[in-house]
Amino acid sequence: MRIASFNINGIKARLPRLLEWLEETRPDIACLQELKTSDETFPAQEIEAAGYGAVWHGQKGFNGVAILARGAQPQEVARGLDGEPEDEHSRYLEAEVNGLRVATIYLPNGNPCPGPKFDYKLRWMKRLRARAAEIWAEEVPAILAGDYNVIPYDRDVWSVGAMADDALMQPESRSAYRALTGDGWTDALAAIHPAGGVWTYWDYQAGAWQRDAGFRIDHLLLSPIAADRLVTAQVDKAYRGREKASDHAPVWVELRD
DNA sequence: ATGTCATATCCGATATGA
Repeated sequence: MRIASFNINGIKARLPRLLEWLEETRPDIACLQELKTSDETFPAQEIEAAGYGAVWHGQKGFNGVAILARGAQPQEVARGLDGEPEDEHSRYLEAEVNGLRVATIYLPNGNPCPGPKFDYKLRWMKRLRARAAEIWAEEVPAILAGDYNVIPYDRDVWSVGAMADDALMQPESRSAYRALTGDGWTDALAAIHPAGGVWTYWDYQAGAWQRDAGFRIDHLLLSPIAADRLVTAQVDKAYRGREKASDHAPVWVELRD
């Protein structure tokens, strides 16, 4: 089975791109981020017509995440992360699909740093790690998929110097990400492409796509049972070059049944 | 390169978040 993650940067503006990607690549499960729309305006009918059941956690204007399943209805398990009741950002949704636990994650960007947004990012990462530990304790096959807004290693960015002051690359961000992989979660893209040089995001500005000035921030983290079934992990890079593309490309893993 | 894009607000601009 194939499980994909795609930061679509606005489901309203991106719906034709999303539907053609679903039709052309037929992922079994698709985790979406940055819906930028409310629960009421989520295009559930169009997605159902494409053959996908869905759960979603929307928000007006920004954030928003969803889990799509081909020919199945995901069963919601959790909405949002514990630990900060006043946090109303729609950034985390967890569901069960055919025996697989799936989380869709839109981790805070954290810029500018230092500052309150960066502090929020680090607190959010701590809360995510706590939730990941709870899932771990259930010993179920699980995948934590999404836009982590973290460049894990220097080999995951086209220019270390250009991004040195960015929240995505700060030692605190990296250390919080490595705490997750240190807990035993497998970064699937990194496992399949250990040499690096694989990007999932290219900025709209300054001709970043044309210069291949990108980096890797969309990650698929696998629990041990899921990691044992890992066949391959790839980026649907060509979708970044289409008309009216998102600034992220879809990423996916293939797991043995 | 202060470079692009999507969304919201009150209808053509500016603000926000990325």
